[in-house]
Amino acid sequence: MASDSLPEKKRISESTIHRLSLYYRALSVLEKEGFETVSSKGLAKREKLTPAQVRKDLSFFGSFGTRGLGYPVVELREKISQILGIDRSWRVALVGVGNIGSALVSYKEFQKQGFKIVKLFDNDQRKIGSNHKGIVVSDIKNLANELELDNIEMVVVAVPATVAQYVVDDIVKAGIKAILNFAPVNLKVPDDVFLRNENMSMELEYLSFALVNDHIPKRVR
Amino acid sequence: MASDSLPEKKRISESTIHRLSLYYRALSVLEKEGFETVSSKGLAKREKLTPAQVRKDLSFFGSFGTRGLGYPVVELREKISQILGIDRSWRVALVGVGNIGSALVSYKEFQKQGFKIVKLFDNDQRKIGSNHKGIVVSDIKNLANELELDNIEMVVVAVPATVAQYVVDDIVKAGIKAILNFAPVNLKVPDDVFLRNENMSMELEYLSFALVNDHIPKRVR
DNA sequence: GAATGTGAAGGTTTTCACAGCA
DNA sequence: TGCTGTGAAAACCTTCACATTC
Repeated sequence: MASDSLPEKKRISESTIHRLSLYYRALSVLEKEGFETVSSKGLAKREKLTPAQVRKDLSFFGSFGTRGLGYPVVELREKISQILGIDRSWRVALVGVGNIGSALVSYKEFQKQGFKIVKLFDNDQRKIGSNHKGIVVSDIKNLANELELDNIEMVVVAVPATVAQYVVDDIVKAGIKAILNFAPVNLKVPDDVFLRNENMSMELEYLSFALVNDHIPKRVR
Repeated sequence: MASDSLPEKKRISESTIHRLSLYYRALSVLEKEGFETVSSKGLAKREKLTPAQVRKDLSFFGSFGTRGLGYPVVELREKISQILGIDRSWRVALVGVGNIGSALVSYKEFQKQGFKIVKLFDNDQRKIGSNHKGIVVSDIKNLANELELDNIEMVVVAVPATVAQYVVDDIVKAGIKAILNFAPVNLKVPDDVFLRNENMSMELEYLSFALVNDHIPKRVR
């Protein structure tokens, strides 16, 4: 069995995955509005994309539509939720119950999509033991241990930039493979850990750039 | 003067702008650490990019380096801040003092970069008149009027998805040309208004996808 | 007739590789 | 020698256009 003859795993671009999120959201609305089918044109319009883009994105994962008719709304939403892995719930821990952290605990959108924050950590003695939305804040000292004991699958990091790397090192030690980082710093993780960054200043900076340069982007996304 | 002979405005890609934000951040750190110069290689390493990428990005805006030596840290940081338009401060209003909204009011990173939140709006009578970090919450009824009177230049929208379009319509009426939207909905604005979306679930969904599919992205950004 | 699924074409972005300069 | 700046090549992503199917 020559290893170079194995079917290569399909590489999907980041943009395609992000657009799947948009399709999922649009389909949820369409479902509520009572539509049974939607065309690539209809979907595209809702998210300011092109019909060809929608069809191409979906085609990477299968054939979900009917020629002449379009896509079945409920079925396609379910299919995308499977692809994205949000047809289940995820056990999420949040480290850093400050400004951003406490906002995220109550963020409805996470819960709706199955991301259940079930564990909170902080290093502030005044916060440890306190109750946020029914979850008692644990001491960050026991981070690695408790993440493992509680079968946490993803961790959201919302601590100051100065300590984020230490926190992430602990998280990695606990065997966690998916981390969402809100600290404005580039963190190092091993190759087998998925790390994504949420940089809220970035989009304001983009706006600032656009205003100053009266910018029209090369490609509209 | 034939209009098609005018020098065409350089089109810069979204990714390049986002990377400028990263360079800016890295340079601020380097400056604090006392470095006087940095090579494209050094910068690249800090943000997990390639040296060629760094050089190409910067080359769109000029020649800031010295062959054999690298880039002067302070100068380059200043230059990038000019390009991004963050070498000044921006008057920002925030609509929706809920979960996310109140976190953003205290978000240090915005202030550091010159984005000054100077006005707050909400529709909740219990919140109107209350004080958040020294700013009194105004009634959303007077949104368009007050945005103009207060010379607001950018608006951050952190209201529920169901009302976001109405709010944005008002903001557009006030002549605002830059909007950052946190509501998980696709908003319609005229062509001359810059709208950016911050979708915090998207990155968790990306992580979920990555875990389920053991995903290696086509291109690492 | 209407709309999908998809190779191929067309653009855009990244990477390469090297001339040129300190 | 070391590192930038940049055309050219390579990789990647989007759009086109049409055969195919309902």
